[in-house]
Amino acid sequence: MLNKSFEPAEAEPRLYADWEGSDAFKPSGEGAPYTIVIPPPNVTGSLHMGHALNNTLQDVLCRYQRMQGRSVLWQPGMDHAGIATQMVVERQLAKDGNEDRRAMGREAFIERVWQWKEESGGQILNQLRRLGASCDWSRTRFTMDEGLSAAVVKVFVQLYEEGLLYKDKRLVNWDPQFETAISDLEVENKEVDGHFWHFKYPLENGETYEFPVAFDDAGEPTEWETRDYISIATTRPETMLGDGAVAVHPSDKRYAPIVGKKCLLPLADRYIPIIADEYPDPDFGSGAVKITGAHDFNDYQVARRNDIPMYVLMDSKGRFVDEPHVPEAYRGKDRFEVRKAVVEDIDARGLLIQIEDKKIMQPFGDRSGVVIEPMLTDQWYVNAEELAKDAIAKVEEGATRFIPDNWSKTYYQWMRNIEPWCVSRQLWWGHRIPAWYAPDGSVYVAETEDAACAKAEVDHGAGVALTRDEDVLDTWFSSALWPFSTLGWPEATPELAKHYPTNVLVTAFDIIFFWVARMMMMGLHFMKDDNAAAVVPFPEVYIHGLVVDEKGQKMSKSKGNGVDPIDLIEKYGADALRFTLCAQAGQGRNVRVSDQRVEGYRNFSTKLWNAARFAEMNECAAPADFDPSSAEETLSRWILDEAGRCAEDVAAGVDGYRFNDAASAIYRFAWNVFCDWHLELAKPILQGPDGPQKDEVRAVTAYVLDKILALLHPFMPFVTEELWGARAARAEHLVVSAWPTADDFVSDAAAASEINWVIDLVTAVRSVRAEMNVPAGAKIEMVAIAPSSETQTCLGRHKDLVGRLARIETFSDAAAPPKGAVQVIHGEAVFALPLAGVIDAVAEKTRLEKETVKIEKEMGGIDKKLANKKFVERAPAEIVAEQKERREAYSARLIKLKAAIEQLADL
RNA sequence: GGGCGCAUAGCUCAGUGGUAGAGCGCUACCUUGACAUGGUAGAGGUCCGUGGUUCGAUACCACGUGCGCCCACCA
Repeated sequence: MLNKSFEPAEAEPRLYADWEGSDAFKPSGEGAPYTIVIPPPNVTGSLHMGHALNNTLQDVLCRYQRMQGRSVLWQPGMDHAGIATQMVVERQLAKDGNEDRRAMGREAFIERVWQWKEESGGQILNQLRRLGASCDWSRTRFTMDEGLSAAVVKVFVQLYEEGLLYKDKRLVNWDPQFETAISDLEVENKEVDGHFWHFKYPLENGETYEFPVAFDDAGEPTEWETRDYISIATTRPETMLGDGAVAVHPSDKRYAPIVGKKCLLPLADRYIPIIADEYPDPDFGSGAVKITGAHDFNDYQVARRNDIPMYVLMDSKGRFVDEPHVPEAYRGKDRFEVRKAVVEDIDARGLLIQIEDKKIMQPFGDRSGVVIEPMLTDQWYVNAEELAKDAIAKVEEGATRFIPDNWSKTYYQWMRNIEPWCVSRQLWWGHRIPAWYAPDGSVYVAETEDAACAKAEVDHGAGVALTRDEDVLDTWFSSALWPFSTLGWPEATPELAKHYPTNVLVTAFDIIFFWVARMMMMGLHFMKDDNAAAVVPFPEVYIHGLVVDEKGQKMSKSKGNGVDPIDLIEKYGADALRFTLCAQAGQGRNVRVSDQRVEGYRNFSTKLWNAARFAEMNECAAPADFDPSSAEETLSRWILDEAGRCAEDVAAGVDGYRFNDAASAIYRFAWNVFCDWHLELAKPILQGPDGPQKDEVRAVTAYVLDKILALLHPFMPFVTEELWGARAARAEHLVVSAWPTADDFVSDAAAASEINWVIDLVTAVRSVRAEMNVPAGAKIEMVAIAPSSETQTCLGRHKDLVGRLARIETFSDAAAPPKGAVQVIHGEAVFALPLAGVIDAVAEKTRLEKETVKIEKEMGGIDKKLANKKFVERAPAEIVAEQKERREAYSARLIKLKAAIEQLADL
């Protein structure tokens, strides 16, 4: 006996343990493999709504494919998340009053991180279980695992040997808080209120030139002033100390007289050249740009092509260095302190022209939140431009397809303008770069120290002492290998052979660049088929939206509007949360989460539960070998027909990644067709005398309910599994049972139209009753007016149903409607409801006239069309015919309406 | 500066070259033997604007307006 309601808190852990215990999530059987690799959550992470959406969708796909008989592997795992994890552990050390990582030393610190990982890392995997994720947990991988680390080393070495990975000294985005380089993608450019400081750089030897200050309409100068300086402007005054030149555009006549001369770099008291370069925009600012090669990406380019010296101003923490080119007063000070001091000192020398308020785009580290400083350092780079070629081509060819397709444009745009990928990080937690240096600085890249040694000895003789590169790799370097490293590569494992390439990647658009693009590059470069052709890691990439709050605002920690999925699971159950996410996962749309919505879908699962209780108390059970095509009752054939269409819609939705369509198809069928109509229509039979008719309806009801459980299972795995198990003794869990196919249903248009006739009649009568304020409980009489033989037959067969659902006490026939009766026009049939004494003639007349007006308006529109020669000539014949049919139907109804109104006049 | 997306009922969103839909909310009625986490009925829409294509446009195209997002080195 089913309980009064479903208790997710009790049932979910039990059901999940059952699934795992029965190895339901392991790939099995002879079916074609179906593989998804999970976007590995950070080991430091906890489940947020984005994860909930992402993993629910993957789970829907996996459960659906598993039921289709595929050998499904949903490969789980976690990312070591270099910066994030190091930060967490460092904070913890500080909090506990321990010595910091530098004091501890590298080895002890890393050991500490591992310890942290074992104790508190990866709680997100348990949270994914609570969500119902059907990952094969026995295969859980971690990017710092031995196997995955081996893959990283192999890839690094091979890319190096192929010349696709190299060490270079160039400007890099430097995070002064974490004291590491980061890649372009880890920089967030934000608009902030800043200033534009205009300085004078005096010309050498007191030289002067005539600078135009007023122009006529033709743009010719009309007024000049004599200047002994060049005016520059900057948003970062402190960097002036590193200026190597001032540049102007070669076409800029204003500065032509002084190009090639020198000006004084104030404060630094150096003379720097005034050069001509294409870079400055004469129309912006003063048209003259200070060139700080070591601290600005544009200036770096200018400095390089003009051979301008670059002065490194800051250390790894953003403090000014103790070097001769930095005036003593600024040494050791923080960059923002220096900024303030520089402005004051320039002003004190009378060289500050003005300070403008200005919105500026400023780069911030995405993890640290501090202002990023361009720094000139040695780093390792991947030649992404080269690797991107094939990755672009494969998408162009359609070997990998984005869904929705417009994301391919985003992908192309980035890939076609890709910059070298800085992969080294000055951190300790991560894959240490497999490069060793000889005392003279020459570098040896190899998979092991021994191999590096062997190489070095060729150049340096035996016994050369090597030191290993201190740096680790970008976290995304190992993530890029995820689709094949998790399957065992570089070993030739059976899993790799079976499950690579994967079938689809499911992710949000915010990591297309970070992850999708890089997996494409690495996958194509390292994974080849038997003919040595590159294999894409996934033929499809489904990009879903972001989860936003009920107001459409992006959920974020800083806004504090985040909703914890675990809270919702505890409040409403995992099924309700999952269904909410699926029902809103329309392509190209964000998903809004609100309690109200989740509550609504919790109600849906309750509804289903109660339908099952109803089935149970009516002893509905389907024989194991039940053959739907053997069903004879019209009601049976109708619901089997409806169920078949629902099954098609759900499958089409999931196949097409239209999760919202799939969810609404099953929702509508289960609630609005099965519960609202089938169960109601079945009641008279189920509660009537025993016999073959009742047996069949019981069997069909149970059978269709089971199909609903199956169709709903990918979306609401828990409640469906619970009901599946509770309703009958079964050989297997629902999670591994078969997905319903067309053969499981019948297609019967005649049955469909007959039952729909009944449904429409009941609805029409109810509507009239409500409008006429007939008390809901009142039983009334219904008179069929001159019924056709079809009407007689149909009504005759379903009198019980109509009587029960429309509350009709007695049925009769008459040639003409009795006086004072309300008329229900239903297709070609007219029914009268004699409500004498109850009827409000005026209200009834109003009701009928309202519809008359509506129909006349519709007919007017159709007539206009049909009178249009062009329409009749050019519109497709079936459209014209359709319009004529509609007109006839309206016309017939109108006649009946008018007759009914006429009849009221007698009252 | 480039690129992408969105605009349909009070709200959140489906949708289709010919007849406008759902959920929630709202209104009225209903404790009917599965379910009040429910049932029945109902109100509610210039489908952003303008122009074009078409016999016909909410849908296709162009422009405009408004909103959102991503990328980008204007010092």
